[in-house]
Amino acid sequence: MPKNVTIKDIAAKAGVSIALVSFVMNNRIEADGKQKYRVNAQTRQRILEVAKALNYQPNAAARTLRRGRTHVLGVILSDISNVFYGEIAKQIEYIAFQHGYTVLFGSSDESAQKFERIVRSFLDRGVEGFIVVPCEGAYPTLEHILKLDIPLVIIDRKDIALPAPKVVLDNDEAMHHAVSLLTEKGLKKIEMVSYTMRVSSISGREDGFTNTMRSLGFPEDDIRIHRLPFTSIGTDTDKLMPSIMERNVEGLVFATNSLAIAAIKKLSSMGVKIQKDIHLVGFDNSDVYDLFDPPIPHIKQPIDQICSKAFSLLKQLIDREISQESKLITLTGEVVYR
Amino acid sequence: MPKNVTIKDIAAKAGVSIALVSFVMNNRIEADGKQKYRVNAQTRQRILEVAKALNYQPNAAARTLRRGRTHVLGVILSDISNVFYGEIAKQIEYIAFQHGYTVLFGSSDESAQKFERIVRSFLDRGVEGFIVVPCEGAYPTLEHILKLDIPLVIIDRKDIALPAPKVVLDNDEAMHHAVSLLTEKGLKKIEMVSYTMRVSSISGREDGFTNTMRSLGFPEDDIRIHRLPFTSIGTDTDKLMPSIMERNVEGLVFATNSLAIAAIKKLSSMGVKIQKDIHLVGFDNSDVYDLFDPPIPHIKQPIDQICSKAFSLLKQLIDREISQESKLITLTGEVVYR
DNA sequence: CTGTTAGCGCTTTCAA
DNA sequence: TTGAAAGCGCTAACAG
Repeated sequence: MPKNVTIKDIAAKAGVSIALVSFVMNNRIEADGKQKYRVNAQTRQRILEVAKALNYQPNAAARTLRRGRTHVLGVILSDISNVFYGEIAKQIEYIAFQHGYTVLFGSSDESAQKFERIVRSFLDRGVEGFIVVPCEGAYPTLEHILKLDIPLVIIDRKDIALPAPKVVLDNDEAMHHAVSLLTEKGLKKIEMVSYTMRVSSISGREDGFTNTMRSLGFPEDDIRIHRLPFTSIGTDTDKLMPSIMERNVEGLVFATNSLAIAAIKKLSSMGVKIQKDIHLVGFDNSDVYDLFDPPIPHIKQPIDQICSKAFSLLKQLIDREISQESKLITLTGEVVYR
Repeated sequence: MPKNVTIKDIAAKAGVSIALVSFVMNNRIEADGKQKYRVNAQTRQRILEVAKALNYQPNAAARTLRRGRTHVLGVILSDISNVFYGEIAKQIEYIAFQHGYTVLFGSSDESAQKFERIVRSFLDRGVEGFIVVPCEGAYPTLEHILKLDIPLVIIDRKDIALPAPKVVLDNDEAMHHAVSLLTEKGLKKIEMVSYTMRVSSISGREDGFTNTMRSLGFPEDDIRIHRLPFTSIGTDTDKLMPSIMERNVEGLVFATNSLAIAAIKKLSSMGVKIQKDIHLVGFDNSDVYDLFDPPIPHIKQPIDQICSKAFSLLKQLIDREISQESKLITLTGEVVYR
């Protein structure tokens, strides 16, 4: 059991003080191009060699304790197993790594209780900042984070009235595109499938739908939105789709990919010819969109931008370059029809 | 900027020594039901109250430094954005959390270089053990982990000849089921789509296919496996599927869900009637399987068992209850036809 | 039952 | 250019 080598071991073997070893290991270059610590080139060389020979691995805990910085970030998403959030996770991890941060991930699965549990455990781990997709009921927990003076950036949703930057999609415009895709085909009977969940991404898309329909002159009674509970969309779409077909709905837009997938499964099993008997527009990507002719178009969110913007805001917050205040960054989606 | 409260603050406010605070905060119950430290009930009560009032949060770094244990695990999968590995990640996280461990995740994307990069960064973070899906070329990195005397459990693949427990699927039996599903329908011309990648999960499934076909009396020349590179399955299936249909192949089994999805997309776009013109059997789950009539059956791996077994092995390794040695745990898959 | 104290490995100030 | 030493917050051995 070869106990871990420390700077002490290196110092002993190189015949120098531990301070010097530390200086060499932290030989950071300042902004002005000068090194922070000046060490004799040969001494440095020797220390570096010994460190490599001993396979030195700095102790993160000790450094953290001393510096008071963990370089750990917490990211809480709605559901990691959804490709959209999976992509977000991957991107954030990638960017964070390049900046020397480790990321802890959590899935709230839209449960406020789970959300709180995750925050608590991340706090235990000393995360320096959070990037979160707040679920319903997350307000008190987020307030707590802010009270602890821990940097917080919100993504995907903007309904939390707290002094935190929010990076969101222009859902209004996105739904305008989605609906237009159908009206341009000359479709008259267009409806929307959404969640009962009251979070801004969802209600924003609903508003976008309503606004667009109105501006296109659809009478108020023809603007219909079907809202299903997050936890039971399978059984609910199974009930909803037959009635949709009976009423001869011609076009359907969805608030999320999960809703679209559930609906597509049911419609297929009913023998409906998708993109013929009824035209669909999805939200976010999914493999199933490509199985139809023509493929089901969808609204693609600018994941790269969301992640890079969210990270840079969080980093600035951590570095105290900006202060924790409400600020809305709205990004634009894009229609994808293959 | 209210600096973090420490046991010192609590001790001061409660009028006791820091040691006592520490005892109370660590009031662990021993196996024999007795508490490790006996503290006056009232004192304990008071300390607990002060701690709560001050909103005390133990400093993980200090504890780690002192105890020499991080309670952090590293999990490296092939590709987190694949639902199968996404499920694995979720499960392991869940189990680990219940045992007081934090999990760091990484995606190798089947690149040995990336795999090594992740291991290095996890090592920096002081992970106490690894659960990994080794990609091609991961051998030296895993050897390194073992040389560092860090517990390692391998899942999904068993080709690494290293003293580590391996939790894998009985691929032979799984493919036997898959092929039987097609032969029982009376199909005669059955082929397999696989990866060029030489990892045991893949080659095990190929062997299972070959063995089954042989035992069913298929002549050697009719046992065909098409191998595509991991990084270009989209374009490759686009080329492969037309030739498959031209040769009137009746049944196709896949080594993974990604391969199945790619093939299904292409076949659909070709206007092929899936489950009619050609019958498919997938591996692992996907939303797209359900869009056909009948739904495409698939081999479902026992994700719960894989994760709980892998975790408990790792925990025993960490606790030195077992020693690091080669051991193969083979679990059984299940056929799903909805 | 409670307090004192010596570090865990590292960074950083201060002095040499 | 180098070294000595304090101390980050916590645990645990030891003494009382």
